[in-house]
Amino acid sequence: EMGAGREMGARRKMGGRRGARRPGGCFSGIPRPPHPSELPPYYPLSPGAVGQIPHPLGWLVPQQGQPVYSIPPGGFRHPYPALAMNASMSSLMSSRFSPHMVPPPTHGLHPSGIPHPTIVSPIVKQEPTQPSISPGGNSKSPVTVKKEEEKKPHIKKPLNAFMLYMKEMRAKVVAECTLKESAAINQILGRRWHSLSREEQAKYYELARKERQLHSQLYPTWSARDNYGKKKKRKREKLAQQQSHDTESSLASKSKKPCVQYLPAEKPCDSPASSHGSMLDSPATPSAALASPAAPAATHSEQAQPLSLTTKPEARAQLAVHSAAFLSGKAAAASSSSSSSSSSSLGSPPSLLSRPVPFTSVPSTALLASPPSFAAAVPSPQAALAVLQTQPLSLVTKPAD
DNA sequence: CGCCCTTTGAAGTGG
DNA sequence: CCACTTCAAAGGGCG
Repeated sequence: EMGAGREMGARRKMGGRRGARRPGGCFSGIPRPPHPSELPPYYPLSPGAVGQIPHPLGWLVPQQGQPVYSIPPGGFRHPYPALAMNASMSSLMSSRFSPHMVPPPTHGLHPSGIPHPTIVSPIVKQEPTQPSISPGGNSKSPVTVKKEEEKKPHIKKPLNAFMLYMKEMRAKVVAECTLKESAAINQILGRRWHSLSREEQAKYYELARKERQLHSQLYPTWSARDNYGKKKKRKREKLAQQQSHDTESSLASKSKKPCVQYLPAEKPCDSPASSHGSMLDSPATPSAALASPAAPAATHSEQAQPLSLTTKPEARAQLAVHSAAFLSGKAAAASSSSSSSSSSSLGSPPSLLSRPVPFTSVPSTALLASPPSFAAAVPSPQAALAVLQTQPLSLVTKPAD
């Protein structure tokens, strides 16, 4: 029914302030942060800035006129090649990278001609200072608009935390099991994601935030809306169903996302999204979430979800096994070496810094509302064990050969 | 050949 | 504000 974003009133002008909403309460009012000066404190975006994360933003390190494309096993692509040449970016990084590392401005196209992951088009992205920012508003003639649209490269959405995580971990997961179907792999990744510690997730949230920042600097005028209707997704029917289902639950809890109150053992893995409301928004502080081992929601995600998806039986089996195996590892780590993350967190309450801050600069108020409930962070060994008990390891995973 | 599936998160629109 | 939708990646499956 009408599909909210589909037509979108043929690119309406955001009806005034529509869509100006920023979840994180960062740049309210403007679609994209126009001036770097308004951005929250810069992040070096250095490869090491995020700890162990190897590459996600490896492109930031240009070398001899060429960005370094740190390509992970799975093939990690360079997000913003052109970026390295951007003046604003260089200012962004200058404090961190020696001059010689910053290649001379090449005006867009990367010398190597490496395709831009976020730009799917032969045409290289235009400078942020593109015509669209024409003074006096955008009173472009239809023709102009059309023309622009024609040549306008497809700038992709910046990856969110989970997407970044997937990119990094996919290859590993694929290697660990015989599964290949992305749908199945993604399920595993989804559960793994939930099993990550707060700190672990935080890395990706921060990374994602940087990506967004970067993206907004590179493409100040870009809007996610630009990509609407380019993918022809029409699972609306299905979504409608799921949503109606959700609605039922939410009706009970009044607009709160259905909390994870499913049976420990079985739960038709049908409402992945529900994992959100796990903590309601009570935790308020990450430390609180941490401090309360109770955080039941924390464990649900990795539990023995039957995976009653459309996934094939074999796939499901593997998924289950894989999860169990993974959890067993987690459990083992937790019990034996008392996982550094959780122990350290518990021992010394993580400062807000370690918090997964999913959004950009976050005022104190936003902290309380922080969506990505990290309740689901600290996995409980018990849960893992439970899984193990429920699903004995019949390891389908590949031999480590 | 091209959409579907599947995941989470961000961001868009409409009410 | 809330609800809902789309799109990011990815790659086998499938019509």
